[in-house]
Amino acid sequence: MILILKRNFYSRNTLDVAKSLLGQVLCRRLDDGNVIRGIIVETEAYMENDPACHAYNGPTRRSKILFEKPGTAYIYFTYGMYHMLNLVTDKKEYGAGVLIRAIEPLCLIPDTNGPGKLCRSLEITRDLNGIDVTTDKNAIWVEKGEEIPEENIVQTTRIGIKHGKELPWRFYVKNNKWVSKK
DNA sequence: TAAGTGATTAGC
DNA sequence: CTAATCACTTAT
Repeated sequence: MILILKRNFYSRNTLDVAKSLLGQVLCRRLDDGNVIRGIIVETEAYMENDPACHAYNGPTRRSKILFEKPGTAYIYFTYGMYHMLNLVTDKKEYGAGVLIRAIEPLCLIPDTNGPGKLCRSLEITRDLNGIDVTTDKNAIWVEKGEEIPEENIVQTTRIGIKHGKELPWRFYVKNNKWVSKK
């Protein structure tokens, strides 16, 4: 019995969502119809009162998606080369989301141990920005996976940001080889 | 440790 | 309009 995570999963505090996304299964239906899956093993939380968050200074043309209803995909392009996949959390009109940083592939897909590589492998681009991830009718959704035991979850500081370095809002699965390298 | 790459944003 | 920045990756 496959269960798709519904909106109530995302309609919670962003830190809770970031933590409980570990172990869940990210699914992507490619244009050719094939579905690829991977277990989420690394996440980071970003919220409105956080200087590292795109929503920090209120909605802009790019960040307005973060203020959408929870369970929406926020995908942006950065460094001229890479896309980043986030899932919008909390509540509508509050700008927050979770960055999916790494997955453990459940099929033959390479290079998913980093947010940019993950989007490249899963062919995730800005075309998918703003889609609803609570239904498998769309190109991205998340299925219920196996729960990660509390003792296998590591909480630490986020990677690659200038502000908010001290905030321990990154979560990953201990000893998982697909977690990104610092 | 530095370069590559181009959209986005704040500030004129 | 322009310049600075950037939730990254790869190769030195």
